[in-house]
Amino acid sequence: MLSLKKYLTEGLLQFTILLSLVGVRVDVDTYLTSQLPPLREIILGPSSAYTQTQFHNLRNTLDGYGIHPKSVDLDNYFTARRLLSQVRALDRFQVPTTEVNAWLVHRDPEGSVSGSQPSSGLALESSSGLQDVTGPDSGVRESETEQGFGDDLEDLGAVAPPVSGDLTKEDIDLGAGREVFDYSHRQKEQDVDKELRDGRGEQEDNWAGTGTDALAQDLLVDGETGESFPAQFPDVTSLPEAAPSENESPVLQNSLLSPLLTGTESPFDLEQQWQDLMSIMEMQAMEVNSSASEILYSTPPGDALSTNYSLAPSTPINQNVSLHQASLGGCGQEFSLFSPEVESLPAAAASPALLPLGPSNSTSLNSTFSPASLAGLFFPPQLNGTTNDTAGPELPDPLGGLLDEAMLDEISLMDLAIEEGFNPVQASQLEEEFDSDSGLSLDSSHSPSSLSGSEGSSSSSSASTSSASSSSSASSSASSSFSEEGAVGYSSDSETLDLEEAEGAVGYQPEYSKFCRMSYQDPSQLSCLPYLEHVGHNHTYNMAPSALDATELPPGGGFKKGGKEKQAADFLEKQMSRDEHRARAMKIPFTNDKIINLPVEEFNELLSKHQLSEAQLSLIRDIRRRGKNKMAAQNCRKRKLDTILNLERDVEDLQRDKARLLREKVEFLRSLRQMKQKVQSLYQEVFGRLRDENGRPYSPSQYALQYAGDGSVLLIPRALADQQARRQERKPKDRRK
DNA sequence: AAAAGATGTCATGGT
DNA sequence: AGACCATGACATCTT
Repeated sequence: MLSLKKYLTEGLLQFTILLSLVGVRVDVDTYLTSQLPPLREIILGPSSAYTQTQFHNLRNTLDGYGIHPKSVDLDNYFTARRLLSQVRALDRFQVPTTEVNAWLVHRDPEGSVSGSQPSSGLALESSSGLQDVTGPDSGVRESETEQGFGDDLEDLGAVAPPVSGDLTKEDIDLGAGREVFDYSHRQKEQDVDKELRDGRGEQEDNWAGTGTDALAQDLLVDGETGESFPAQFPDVTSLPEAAPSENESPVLQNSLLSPLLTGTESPFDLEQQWQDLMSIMEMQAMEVNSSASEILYSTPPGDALSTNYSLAPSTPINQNVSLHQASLGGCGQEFSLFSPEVESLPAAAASPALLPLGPSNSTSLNSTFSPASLAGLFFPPQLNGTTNDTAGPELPDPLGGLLDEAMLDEISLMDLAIEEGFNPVQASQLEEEFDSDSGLSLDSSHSPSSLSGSEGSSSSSSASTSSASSSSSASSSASSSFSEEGAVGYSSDSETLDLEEAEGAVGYQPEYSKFCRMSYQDPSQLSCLPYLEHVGHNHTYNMAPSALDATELPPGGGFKKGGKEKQAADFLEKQMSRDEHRARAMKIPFTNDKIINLPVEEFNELLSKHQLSEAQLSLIRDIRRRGKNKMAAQNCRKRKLDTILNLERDVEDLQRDKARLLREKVEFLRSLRQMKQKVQSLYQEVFGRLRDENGRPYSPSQYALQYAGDGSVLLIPRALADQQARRQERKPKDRRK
């Protein structure tokens, strides 16, 4: 078991690496404080690939790639959390449609503003399209799981490679050892190694002395069938974008001191880059995804707001007309016209977290609209009657919170472009398209986020690195090879993990050769299959069949070895490890496999059964030590590789999440802005229709509308309104501190 | 022939 | 204490 210390240190290290790689500044905290595992697990360790105990459970998996028990629904969950919080932030800005209408209804013809009773209200029923939002964010994972997996898991090991014909001409007989070597000393052993290295052929000639006969027979036997050829595993390689400011009536804009104008202006500057960014994202989505959202939310040509403004002023402004009617005529139209846009908000809510809002949006919009927030909307901080340009401090603003400038700095367009693998050329093309058509597809499940989350990422990865393009196939290959082999340390079930891995496989491409190499030599599995022992799958520590026969079987009759047999023998010779050569040279009477893999008791028992010289015992112990260490080293390397790959995958996941969250954020900001504009237009319209006792309009520089706590809308002096607005502004800031 | 990657080995430290 | 494992560093082999 690993100590807590190890968990912490290693986990922290991994975590640090992840953070530094991803550069995620904001979201990680959320993740960590959530009850979901990924990063926390990296920190705490239990499921980390680094955990040794777990490592042992991965034999049959993609060699542990499935270790990270990443919840399939993690994305959804995070999305839900994010969206939820963002929506809560949005609440403050939702349009108090009902209340505004109420005011309209009860406006006193004499000009005194007294309306206080809620009206039937338009609310947002007209935007029933909100409820049309469908398509929960389910496509992401599915598309990921599509990546083909799990083929040919059984292939490996069954294929005997073509025997290479590079056999030496020499008649090499590897004797069981003449008394050339004194193994009592390790130094001597090393000498042997050198000799072996320098030229097995030549040295082996020397050995041929005593062991020739036995060996010759062995060679015959094995050579006949050819089965004994070490089987090599086949090499697998073999702002204002939608802002209708220009569409707005300048008169209205200038004459009315709408707080919205002032409040929206500066954040939108910042938003500009978000918009650009957003355009890019959505363009990508549009291209790849002929999503239903396009159909659902296809906007009528022309800007909704402009339409609105063209209609609203045209409505006869009659002092005596019922403002309710007016609102029905004007605002009602507005909303029906708006609906495509209004949908944008709930459309974004299509992601799971927001779904609940969908069906009840008309009520929720009203209910969540707090008087305070409205006050914040309606009462600009500045007193001067000039226009937006002089905009003072922003509204207490969700934009302030959402659109953290540092965040913007951090996330450059380039960054995202790279992450998304987005094609600048396509982007520019699509950008025009996007600009001309304001159709919004804010349904995040259809949106680029989900796309980029699956297909997008793979394509991007394939383009940028070599890691992802064939990640699935690579993984499957890797998994097959590993499930076949499995070093001693890796023992467990894990087809399930395989599947999970397949899902999560974003983009790493284990190198086949690496894995195959690592796998084909592993003796531990084969040692469990006695019948395979002599098939000689080149498990290093098994004695070659010839050697086995030489040592364990009494020399049989006098077979004559032919050339082929000799060649086979030579081939086998070359497949033998150094320790096998040593063992044979020392006439060790059992296989290296046994030496290495036998449990201690059995091993000692085995030793006691034989009369062994000190040199032999020493060699055997060394063989056991080296053999075990060799496997340990293999495991260690695998583990290391797994860790790296897992980290790589985690980084990619985080990058994807980050990009997706950014897109969602942009979408929210956009819809937020639209809502603000609508509120503003309503404000202006309402205010513009107000008349005092003399039938003159109120001066926007002197009066403002205030949304009272009881649902009524009051006309109050602007100074007072500003005062209250300032108070509202301070509160949240103080709270932060 | 050199370089890079893969694998083996040793030393060391931990369980 | 001994067996075993993990791993860094180096050696050796392979490509």
